[in-house]
Amino acid sequence: MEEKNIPAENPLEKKSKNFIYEIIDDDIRTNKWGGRVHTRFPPEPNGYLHIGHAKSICLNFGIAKDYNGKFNLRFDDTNPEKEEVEYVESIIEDVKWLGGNFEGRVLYASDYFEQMYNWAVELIKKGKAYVDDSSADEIRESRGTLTEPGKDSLYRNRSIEENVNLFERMRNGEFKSGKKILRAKIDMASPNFNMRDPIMYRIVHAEHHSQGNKWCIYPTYDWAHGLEDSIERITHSICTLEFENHRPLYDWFLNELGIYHPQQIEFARLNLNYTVMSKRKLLQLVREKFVDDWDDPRMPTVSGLRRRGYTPEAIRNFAEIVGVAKRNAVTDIGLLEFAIRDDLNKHAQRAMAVLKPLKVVIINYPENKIEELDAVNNPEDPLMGTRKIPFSREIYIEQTDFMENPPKGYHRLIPGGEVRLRYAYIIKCEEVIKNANGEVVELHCTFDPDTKSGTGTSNKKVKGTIHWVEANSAVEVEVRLYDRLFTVEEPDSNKDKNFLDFINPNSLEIISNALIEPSLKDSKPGNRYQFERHGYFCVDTKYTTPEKLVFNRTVTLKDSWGNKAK
RNA sequence: UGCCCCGUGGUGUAAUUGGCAACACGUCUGACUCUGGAUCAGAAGACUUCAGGUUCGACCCCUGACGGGGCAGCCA
Repeated sequence: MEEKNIPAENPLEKKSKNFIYEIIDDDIRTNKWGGRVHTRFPPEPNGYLHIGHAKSICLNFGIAKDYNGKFNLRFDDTNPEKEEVEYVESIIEDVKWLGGNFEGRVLYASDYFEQMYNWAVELIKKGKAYVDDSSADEIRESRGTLTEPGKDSLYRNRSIEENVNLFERMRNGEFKSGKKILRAKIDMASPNFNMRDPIMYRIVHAEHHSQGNKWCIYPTYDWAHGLEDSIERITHSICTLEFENHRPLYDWFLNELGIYHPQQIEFARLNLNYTVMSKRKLLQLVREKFVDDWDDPRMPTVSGLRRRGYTPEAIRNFAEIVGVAKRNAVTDIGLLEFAIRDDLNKHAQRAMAVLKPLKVVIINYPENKIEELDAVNNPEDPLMGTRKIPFSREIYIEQTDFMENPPKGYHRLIPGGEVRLRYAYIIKCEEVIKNANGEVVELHCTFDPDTKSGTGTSNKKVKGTIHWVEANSAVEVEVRLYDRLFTVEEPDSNKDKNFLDFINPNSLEIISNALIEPSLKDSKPGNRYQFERHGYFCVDTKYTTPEKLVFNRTVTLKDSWGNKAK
């Protein structure tokens, strides 16, 4: 084995840098943050994480890792009406699973509420914020339109004393939800809507998942987010494109307060074809039972991908492959599939499984004989060793591996034809047994004893090799085959139709009587295998019972024949 | 209609900051193969949205057009 001597390099030098890395490089060059790099992932706990969040986690944690910096997990839990501990817990689990190392710093924006409140009072005292009694409708109307400036609120010029007093009473719960708000006093004529006296606090009498009933006023995203970043001494606050227009406001609050000021940087969120990515739509799929739950293997959620059999390594690699940029794009799901195949090809143990069994009797094989044949566990990795598989007179092969009237180019079993049984012998189809309906139900074959695998005694060449299981020892299992959840590339960008109209009715096929080789009978939930010639499968963590294993198909093998045969 | 952002092979990203467009996926050949997988060798595919300008030279800088996206929650 010959290996090129690759000179040791700084991994950062090698990697083609996205624009965010360029910015950070510059900051380090100019010593903007004293050489520090500190990123964060700030989810709102109002749903499960999906592959788009995974990209963000990989980006943020990846930066911290590459620059020897730090990475925080921080819940942006400023809206008690939508948030739940169930989501908090799942998010922590998912971030950990993906390898995001937050070093135990699970932080909550809600823990900063007192500090935020004090800063708000400071702004009021500076004459930069005021309490507004307008109704939601009035606020909306006075905000103006794309072309017209907004109008100043009637309450815009309240005295500082009155504002301080009212705000304190808001906090004390003297007013009903929605009756008063605190707004920043900026510019109702700004071409940027976000600067038209944005709302800082609203009154919400609701129980918060971690604060309970301590608060009845809650900060809005715009007001809170920069403060959270500032408190945590974040250097680079990375978010998605839709917050671009919010950056002037992010900067305004921090400047007015004169506190530590991180830099907000926006990048394009991940979009994948043949799926939907918004939390709202994913929630709808769950609530309306189009899928099992958030972790249904067809879901693009992190928990769904995990149950499907994806590895964190594959997802991280995928994030690397898709890159980071500012233009919104739709990534082909094929890139994700490549990432998991690439990983599992190297690491998954091979096994034989017959999904749709067809019985084969080898008529010239002794009745009660059982042989133990050697099979390689992973041709990509000799260290994974070998195993024994039983062989006898009766076996099952895949129904699709036999055809009476094959198309040209088909090189599996045909009447009178020969094929190799993987790790066993070459067999010849002598007789086709059919039932009353004319369906093939059994094959009678002969085997050639001189063609045993590994003996090197065979000079026979056959076009095809097929997999099989021995009839007596095979274990019956359930196999779940998944297809894309939607039938069109962009289910949520059709003007006339709802994304639910494009649900793929065949996204799940359950096979309850598949057969696997006996070596897998003690498989544990989460175990991953390649079923030879089929694809990668893992033992389901939800439906597997001591009595019956359930396998999820993670992804098929590439199939150049399937494309041609079509 | 106002403001902001973005336009590079089918897809996602690069281009030493102005020097004749690269990588990955996909596709197609061929080799090899006891997985129609993997691997190996190769190919096709982009006048960098368009039009001007600056320059010896523009994917890169300037101007304009066109196209796409975002913004009028007391959501994030």
